[in-house]
Amino acid sequence: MCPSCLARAYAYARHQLTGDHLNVNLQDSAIVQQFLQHCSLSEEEKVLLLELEQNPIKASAGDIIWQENSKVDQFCTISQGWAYSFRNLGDGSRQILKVYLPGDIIGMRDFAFSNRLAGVAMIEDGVVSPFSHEHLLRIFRSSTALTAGLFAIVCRQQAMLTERLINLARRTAQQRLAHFLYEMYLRLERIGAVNNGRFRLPLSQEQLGDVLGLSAVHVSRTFTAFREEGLVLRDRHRVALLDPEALAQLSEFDGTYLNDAVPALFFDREWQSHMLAGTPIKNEEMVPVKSPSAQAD
Amino acid sequence: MCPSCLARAYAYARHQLTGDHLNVNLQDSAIVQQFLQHCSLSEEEKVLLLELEQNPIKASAGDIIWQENSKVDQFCTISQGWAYSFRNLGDGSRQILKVYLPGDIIGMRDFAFSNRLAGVAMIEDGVVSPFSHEHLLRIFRSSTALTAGLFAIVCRQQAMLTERLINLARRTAQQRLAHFLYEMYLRLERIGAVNNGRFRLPLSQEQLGDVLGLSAVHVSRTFTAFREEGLVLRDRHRVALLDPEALAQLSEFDGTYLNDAVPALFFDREWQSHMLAGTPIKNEEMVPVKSPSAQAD
DNA sequence: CGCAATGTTGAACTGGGTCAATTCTCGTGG
DNA sequence: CCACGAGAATTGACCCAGTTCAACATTGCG
Repeated sequence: MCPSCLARAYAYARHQLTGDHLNVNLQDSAIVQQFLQHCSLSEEEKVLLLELEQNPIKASAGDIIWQENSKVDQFCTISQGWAYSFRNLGDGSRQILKVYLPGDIIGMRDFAFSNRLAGVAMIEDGVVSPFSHEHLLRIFRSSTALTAGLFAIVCRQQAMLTERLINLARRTAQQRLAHFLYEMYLRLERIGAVNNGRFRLPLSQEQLGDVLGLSAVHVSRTFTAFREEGLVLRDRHRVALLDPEALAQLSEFDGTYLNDAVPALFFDREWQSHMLAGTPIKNEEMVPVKSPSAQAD
Repeated sequence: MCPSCLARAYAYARHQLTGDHLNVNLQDSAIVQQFLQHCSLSEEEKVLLLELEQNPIKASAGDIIWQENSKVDQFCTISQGWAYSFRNLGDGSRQILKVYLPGDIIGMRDFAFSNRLAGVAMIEDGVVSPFSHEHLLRIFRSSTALTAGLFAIVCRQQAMLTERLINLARRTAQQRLAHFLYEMYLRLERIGAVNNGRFRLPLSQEQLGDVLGLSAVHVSRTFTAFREEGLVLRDRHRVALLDPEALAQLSEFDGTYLNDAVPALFFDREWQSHMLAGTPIKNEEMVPVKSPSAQAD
């Protein structure tokens, strides 16, 4: 059983035992896992993170975790199930901004605001753990490593958003769907939820349309096209990517934004204490590149 | 002369005097201004911020500040001129991700990566000040207020990106252009660069197309339509919004993401020291809202 | 002055949307 | 166990916003 499967099994078990707190193996929370992808953590830091998940609660498919424009009082992590954030538009349509999987932190974008910019809803039954603004600030004060880790996570989210933006702005329906499927494939693979290119995708075609900026009708047509081209099979909520690399290529997928590691330097503790000692900081000089012909090509 | 004009005048003057360092009035840097929108700063914190701008260098229109995929070694602030970040796509087209104005910090998204996700280029002549990764980490360690401020700025960027995403995914050409113009109008107003609805917009129509996900041809047509409807006049690089509110309404502009203040609580120093004293943190319970009919409407 | 970049206008094309009819799926209750 | 009904997916016909291509006008700069 791989570590990520273990983590998920553990998360489930922990949910069962109500009232368990921090006397647990600190390795196994989905959040801790997420941070460990970025940096190493002291026990103390793990405790700080685990405290984020002290109040797990169940939520059912379709539940609204919070509404657009509601007051920002807390954030949450998701330890089971899928969720998404969305905005309702004037013409009655809806844009899904991001799909959340277990281990993700939800709502950090709202940190800087007093009202929510987007609602969040459960796609299927699951477990979320709310935590407060104050908790986040406490992390800022307690640990530079965690702060940098949080910062990195937000940056990464921004990168994903950027990628999605380019998709919606510039690419065809086939490319958009291919990109989305491939991204899900990679994200799910990391948490051990892919088997030979096959995985569960609990989104309706209408929801997919809302993710991709397409009509549900055209999502259907695009799946049909993929089936006829032998790229993707789909049955209800299960999909099989027959040729993941072809999808990646079709959609010009650049995995950097998911995989590229944070430069180790920034989490090297020795280096940090060196810095703390007050060694002066020297910026290297930056020389702008003159573009060949006055204007960028 | 308004404070923001003063700040710009100052920035220019400072650029002239090479070699001046921190023995200056700490109020006047564009960055400090930006932070002051979010929180109050101690003198010490202002110094930390001003150090970001120790190495101003000139850059000319069309200069590439850094290329896509180049190594991430530093970030920079922009104190004069406009810039944009962009991605080149496989089909030869290009997406402009964000337009930067004086006072903005450029490239923070790349914090979590070893290679750049996007290039940055100058739209017109200006001044940028590179600073290093290490400097950012030093800020994390030195000041919770600045850290939270940086975090807030990144969150805000994410909010702008989200807004842009919705625009590109869901709205018509007129809405996209109206939204962009109105956003620029607000951002420029804050730095004192708008006069009675009129401002300079140094982007070519091709660049506008790259921002808006439209062809340059259609940008031209859309401007024509706005002129005929008496909404916007444009002459070369100057535009006049004849009825800004009509544009805001047309594009369903929600200014929250630009204006909404960070809840004061998070920058209240007394409260912070209270927290430092170790008062226990209690999460309020969160109750998911059951949607009316099993599924979200 | 002349050339290159930028902007404008028209004509024809097309990807994806909309609407509507039909089928499929599955949960429910008789 | 089956019949029913509601939501989800499919398919076809038609439409339109925005693209592409091409010709032309304007601007500005060396």
